[in-house]
Amino acid sequence: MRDVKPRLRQLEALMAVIDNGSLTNAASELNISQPAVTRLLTDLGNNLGFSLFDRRNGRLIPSQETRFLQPDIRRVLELMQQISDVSQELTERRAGHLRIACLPGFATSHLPNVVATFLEKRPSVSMTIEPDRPERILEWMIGEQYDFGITDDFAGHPAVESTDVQIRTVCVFPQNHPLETLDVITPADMANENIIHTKQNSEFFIGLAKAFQSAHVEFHSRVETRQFTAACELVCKGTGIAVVSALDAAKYVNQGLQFRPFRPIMPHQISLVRPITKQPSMVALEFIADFEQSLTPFLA
Amino acid sequence: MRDVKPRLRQLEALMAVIDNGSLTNAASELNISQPAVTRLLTDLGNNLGFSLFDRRNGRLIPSQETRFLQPDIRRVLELMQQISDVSQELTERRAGHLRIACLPGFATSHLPNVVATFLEKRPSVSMTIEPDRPERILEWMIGEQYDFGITDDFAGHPAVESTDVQIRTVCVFPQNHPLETLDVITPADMANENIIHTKQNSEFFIGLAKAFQSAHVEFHSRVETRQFTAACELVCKGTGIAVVSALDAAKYVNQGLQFRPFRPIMPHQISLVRPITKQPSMVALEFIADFEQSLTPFLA
DNA sequence: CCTTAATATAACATAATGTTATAATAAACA
DNA sequence: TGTTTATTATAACATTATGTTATATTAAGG
Repeated sequence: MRDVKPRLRQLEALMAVIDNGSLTNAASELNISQPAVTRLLTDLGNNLGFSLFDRRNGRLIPSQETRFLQPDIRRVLELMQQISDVSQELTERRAGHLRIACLPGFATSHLPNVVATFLEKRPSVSMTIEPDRPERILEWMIGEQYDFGITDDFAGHPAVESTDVQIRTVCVFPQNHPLETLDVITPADMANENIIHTKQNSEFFIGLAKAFQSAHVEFHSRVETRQFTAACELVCKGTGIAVVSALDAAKYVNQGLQFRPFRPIMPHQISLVRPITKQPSMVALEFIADFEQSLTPFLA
Repeated sequence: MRDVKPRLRQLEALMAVIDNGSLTNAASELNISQPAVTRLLTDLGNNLGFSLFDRRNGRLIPSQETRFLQPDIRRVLELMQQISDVSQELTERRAGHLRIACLPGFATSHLPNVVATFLEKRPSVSMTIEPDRPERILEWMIGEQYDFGITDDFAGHPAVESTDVQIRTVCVFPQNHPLETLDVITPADMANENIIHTKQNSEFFIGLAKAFQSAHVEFHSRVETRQFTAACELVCKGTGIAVVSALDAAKYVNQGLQFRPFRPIMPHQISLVRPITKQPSMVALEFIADFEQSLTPFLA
């Protein structure tokens, strides 16, 4: 076939002669015989249509045309090496891009620590993190727009693969609160408190309300909010007390918030989701495994 | 040989599949058979160590690893095409870089017009123009640091190839000067004028002085300067009159300077020089030819 | 169930790259 | 000035990469 474009091996040979000063040295550098280098360069010169070298004292000196092309040729060879290097990194899950959708609370609580740790040892990995409502997260999974999702109240979907995780919850209250004296908090202990809680149609709230009802304790609703992190903020400000997931509570301990185990055990179920029809990248699989592992200390 | 780097043809095949949506279409695009594309990609996948494609409905969808590499691969293919294109331009003398050394006067008189015209039709050609003294220009030629030199008072050198050009000279004087009434100016006409002239050890000055001596006319030296352009500036300012090369005079006509032919004919010899030991680029040869041609209207 | 589309495999052909042997050219050295 | 060394070029052959035709396999569409 007649193709006017030079071949990579030819450019490698050319650069080797430029860098090493002679055909003989270039051959040594490339681990091929000297006539092979001569052949490659003869073919290349004929292909390009100009003399690659001048002849000086029986040796080859790069022509000015060759020097003019040199930066581009070097760039090509560097890019090829980079493709090779990045491929190796991809195989070793040290390169790639992940797109993660999560509940807003996760973007500012547990997830950043896991991401930072993961990226620390993987300079060639990058991520997009998009917080949004569970409805939107589901849309993105179905539309294959994200590699991984962290959501709750997920009832399942044929196009979405999910892993449910039961996160331990705790009762949170402001520092120097009388509840500090208790080792475990029950609905009875919360009888005279203002309660900050999640949306009343959420699975978690329904369970919590039942726990109070079973204990014959009045539930004093003060603030309804979607995110555990918002609840924690309000608790810090003395608006009331709340039952939230342990990994949200952990973030606020140094901000004037205290917590104790809550009884009955009320796990908050989150779902780790992935589009069934989208083949995950190797690095995505590794991150998802790491993320699941990171939840271990918070399991119910 | 075991080489982990991918081959160019393989990357071309990969990009063709990404761009065209199927192996079958890629084969058509590359003008090869479909099994050839399959072979290239199978080899590439084995080489890189990860799956290039996912399989969806019996068709191939680029994997996320492939998508991650895509910008680099595209860049390599673009660069290869660019090398091919630039090579073509080099062959057609439409690309390259020239380094020109010239007498200071040339950098602001005749040369810029020639350069501008030359570059107008050659967007991929670039130049370095360095004005300096004849001694330095000679050094640069001997040291092969410049492709081309425009100098004078060049007595020859074994390492320097030169072409001598006799440039017509003219007598220049300010506008509204009595000499305006003459068609030709002789030393006799300049008897009562202040003369601005070149260095007294220059060939040109020696010749001019002899012309005055032969005519038995006193030479009123007022200013000695190296450059014809500086002489022209002084003439414009009424400091005196001068005999200078026609191509310098031409530049000052619109600045209040007038000129007339001088007799006896006193050509100013310039030398177009080039390092003998440095092979000129194709574009350099073309420029030198153009430059010589551009002097035709100014030949003695 | 048949047809069409797309991909994979096998066997063979061609082109590109590589080897060994040796010739040609030029510089260095005695 | 002749010999030795260094460097490049050429020839003949070998290996690898790429390409072909023929055909099998898989999946979707009608």
